[in-house]
Amino acid sequence: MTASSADKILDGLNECQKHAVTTINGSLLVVAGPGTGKTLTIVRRIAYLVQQGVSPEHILAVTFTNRAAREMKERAEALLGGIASMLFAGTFHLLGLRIIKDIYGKEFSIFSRDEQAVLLKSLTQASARKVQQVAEKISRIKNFLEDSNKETQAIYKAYQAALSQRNAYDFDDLIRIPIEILEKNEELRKKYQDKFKHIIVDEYQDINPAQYRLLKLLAGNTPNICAVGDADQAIYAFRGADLRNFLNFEQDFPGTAMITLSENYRSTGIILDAAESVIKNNRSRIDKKLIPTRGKGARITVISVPDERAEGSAIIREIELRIGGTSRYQMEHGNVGRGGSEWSFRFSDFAVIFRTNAQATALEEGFSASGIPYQVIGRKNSAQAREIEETLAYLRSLVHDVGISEQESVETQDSKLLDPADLFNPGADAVTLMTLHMAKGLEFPVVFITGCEEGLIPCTLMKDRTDIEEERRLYYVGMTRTKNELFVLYSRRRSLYGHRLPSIPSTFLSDIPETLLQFTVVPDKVKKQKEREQLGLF
DNA sequence: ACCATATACATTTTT
DNA sequence: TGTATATGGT
Repeated sequence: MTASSADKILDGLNECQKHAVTTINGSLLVVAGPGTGKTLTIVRRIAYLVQQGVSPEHILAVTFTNRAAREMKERAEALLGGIASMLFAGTFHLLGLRIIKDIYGKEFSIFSRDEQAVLLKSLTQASARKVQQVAEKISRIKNFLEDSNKETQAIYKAYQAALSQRNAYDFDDLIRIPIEILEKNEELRKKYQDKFKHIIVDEYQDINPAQYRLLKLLAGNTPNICAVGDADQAIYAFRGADLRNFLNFEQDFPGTAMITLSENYRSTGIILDAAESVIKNNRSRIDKKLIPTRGKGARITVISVPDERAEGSAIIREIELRIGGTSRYQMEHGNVGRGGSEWSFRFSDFAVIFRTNAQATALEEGFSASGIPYQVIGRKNSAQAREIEETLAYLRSLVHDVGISEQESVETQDSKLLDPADLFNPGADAVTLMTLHMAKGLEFPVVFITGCEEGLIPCTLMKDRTDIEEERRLYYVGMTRTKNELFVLYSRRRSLYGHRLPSIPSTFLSDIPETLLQFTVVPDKVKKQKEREQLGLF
């Protein structure tokens, strides 16, 4: 390759990004805060490896979500063309699937969460609730999060036998089986270590013990491994993700180089300052500061509303102010919309984020009454779930009627690894409603974080299990989704399980300096009462 | 087998 | 407050 193509690969990158792209030997930890061009850096790194003569089939790029994997793959293809298909870019589970198929050379089906539950139900005759608990237990055992006890051992065995009888694996097996094989078989272990000469792991802070073990097996003793992530965005501890793997990476892989991507290309300075003022209270983190590149921006608006319905109305009012041609808002604020130069907002520029799914209902009521298009993502038993089933059924039918290629058929089976969040359609012109968890990895010009009250953020609904640092990270993730305008809302009263609770603003709000905030109060409705009084006079 | 009533319970969920 | 499971009566 010529020098000019190397230039092209590094084109438009900042110094740290360039460094992260070109440090290809040994172990490397890239600390990539929100909006720092993480995916860009990963994709350019892949291109750089290829340009340096590494064959794409020796490159392993793993992520956690299909969404992230898809983006990585698409962008790698755009950069490298057809040869990009030779590298592995996909989720941990797809990687495991490929390894199992590669070694066993057999077809098998993957049981979804629902199929798993049905199977367990048939084995135990237990209630749906109990079945869920058992499924969770088995999952935790398979992910090395806990050991099996006498009680679970029996059902575990029966379940595994039933799976095997149906020529099936569950999601966790896709990681567990390769670990088992590679731990036992040195020859195969060597084979994969030789194959994956360069490993890139995205979102390393979210890695769980099983994934870590698999990775260690593939990496071998002298790995070229690049872990990319951000300790401040670790929000899956409850699923077994172990942040310590990230924090200890340098000791874990001796000789590690560490690069921090600091320049933030997403958010305004005020938003970054505010987010920093919240997250700096955490102890389990690598200290870092995000450098804004987009100017100071507007203050964060704190809106106090009387109840959760008013939360929706306040949001809808703000959206309506910004949608619909030459608005009063435009005259007052100038062109601060998307891109900055041209005034325009689409519904898809707005995100409404909450801690618990239960909060969606009240918000949805407001939205459906307003006529504003919206999509709620990530929720189970929704139209989206049905859509998945329909899509899967359609894909399966393709396999049997139509003669499609082996590659496609693999993709089809792999589509079992889809989940509702993957159906999030960024192209749809609709306001997106979702939990803080679902918001990770996304960005929006205007963000509303609702329910910023003690009890909800940080969420203490299950008192004994509150991880305040993780809650803080969640809030941090929420805030840093914002490009331009952030609204945080809290309700002075909230109905929770039928009880009306008086609410006080989240401590996370008081961590933000007041100079970064502006306050709006939506008063209690006194109108109706006045009307009643007037009627009473007559 | 069935319906009615009582009771327990409630976060987040990458695949 | 709503949902899902457990209980109880016919």
